[in-house]
Amino acid sequence: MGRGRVQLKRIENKINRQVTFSKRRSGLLKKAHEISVLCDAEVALIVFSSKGKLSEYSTDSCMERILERYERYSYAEKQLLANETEANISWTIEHAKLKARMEVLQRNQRHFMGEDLDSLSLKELQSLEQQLDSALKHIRSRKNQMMYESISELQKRDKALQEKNNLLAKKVKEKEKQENWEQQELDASSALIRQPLQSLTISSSSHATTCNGGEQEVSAGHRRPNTLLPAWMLSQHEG
Amino acid sequence: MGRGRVQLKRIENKINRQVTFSKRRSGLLKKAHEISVLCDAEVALIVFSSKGKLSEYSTDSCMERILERYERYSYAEKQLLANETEANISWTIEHAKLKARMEVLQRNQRHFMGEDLDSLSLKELQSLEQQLDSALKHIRSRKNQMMYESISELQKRDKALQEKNNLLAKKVKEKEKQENWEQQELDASSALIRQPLQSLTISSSSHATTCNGGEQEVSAGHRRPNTLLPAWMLSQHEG
DNA sequence: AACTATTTATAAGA
DNA sequence: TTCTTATAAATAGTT
Repeated sequence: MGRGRVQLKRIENKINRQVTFSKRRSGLLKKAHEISVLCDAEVALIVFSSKGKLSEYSTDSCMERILERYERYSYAEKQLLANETEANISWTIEHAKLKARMEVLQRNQRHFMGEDLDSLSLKELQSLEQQLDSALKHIRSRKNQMMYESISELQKRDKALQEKNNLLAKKVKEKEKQENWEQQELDASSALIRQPLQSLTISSSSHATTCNGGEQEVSAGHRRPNTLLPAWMLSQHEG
Repeated sequence: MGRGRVQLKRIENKINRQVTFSKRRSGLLKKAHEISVLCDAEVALIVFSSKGKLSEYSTDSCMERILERYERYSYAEKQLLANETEANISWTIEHAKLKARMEVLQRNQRHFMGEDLDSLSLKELQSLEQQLDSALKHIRSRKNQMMYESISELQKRDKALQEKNNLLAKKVKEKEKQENWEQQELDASSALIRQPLQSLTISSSSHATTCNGGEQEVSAGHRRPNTLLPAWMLSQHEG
């Protein structure tokens, strides 16, 4: 590949050799990377120039891991010491990355909270303003939605409770009537003994829910204080 | 190099990948050998196929020697990292902490951008809204401040320029007068030859800045286009 | 460090 | 796998 054919022997001209080395090295590294990516292969390439300069390529920048694998594969020796070293390298790197990313996030966060603004250009301020403005719109819309939802839920609950109350009130009235009849009969049959019927003369509305005979508990008592609160009143991190 | 261009990404078709691997592997080995011979370099190449099959090339078939050389070469680096091995345990912890904190920050950031709001309670939404509202106020106030500052700076500049212009206009007028006198004298002495004085009859205002003889350049020409722009017009990351 | 005429490598097809 | 072939890439020699 080039203007002339090349013989497979050491290039004697020093300059020429150096130039060719440089060109071919980059080609070789490129091809190593390509086969690694294209074919899902694990490649380790180490090149020492005639001057002793090192160039290297390794899939995922994990030279040590690949060399270990090689050693294991071909000789099954070494490996113990290097194992830790390799873990360290990737760790150090990841740690540094995390930290850097962290700092960016923290800086952003400060900006989002309206702090540290002096370090921003007007352009950046403008963009920040727009972002926050849009975020606020989202937040307010979401808030509204939640409030509407809980209002309608409350209204539903309210309606259901009222209906139940009416029903219970009716029942109580009927019972009162019935008992009154029974009482009258009793009075009629033995007019001498009289007992006050206090437990049934209480106004039905204030305690109606304690007469709950249905399958669903509707009590607003102290054991389950949150039953009547809409979900959004409770922070998710409090449960 | 083939019938179609190829993208640098894993070849999904398994057969295809296998074939390409085989071809490229031989190409890579060949090139490794070539650079080794042509340029007198020491090369070690290790390739594991996705199936785990090993291929290797090394100058003079001395893989171990080259790997040792490599290890020696990067020994200094390794020692540094080995030092940290002891601190490994505390690192693990710190790393975990970092990651956790990171996640919190990221979550917050999303909230600050009005995303992921469904996971928030109404309480939290409310607090978020207040925070953003207050941040926006700060940001807008800072923006205003910057704009006012640059406006007043511009006004100052404007004033200075006008003064300079006036001065220059005066000078030009004086010169005109002087030259007219000289001309008249000339006319008087030799009334036959007359030349139009076009170069001095140009209106002084429109070209005032080109007659700059002071120590500071005031030209808004193309060589220094930002001289007249206030600082905030240039993003801090563009310099 | 670019350019470009050639050689090489190789993707797709058989 | 291997061969063929059209085409993309690499690069030797040159500026």
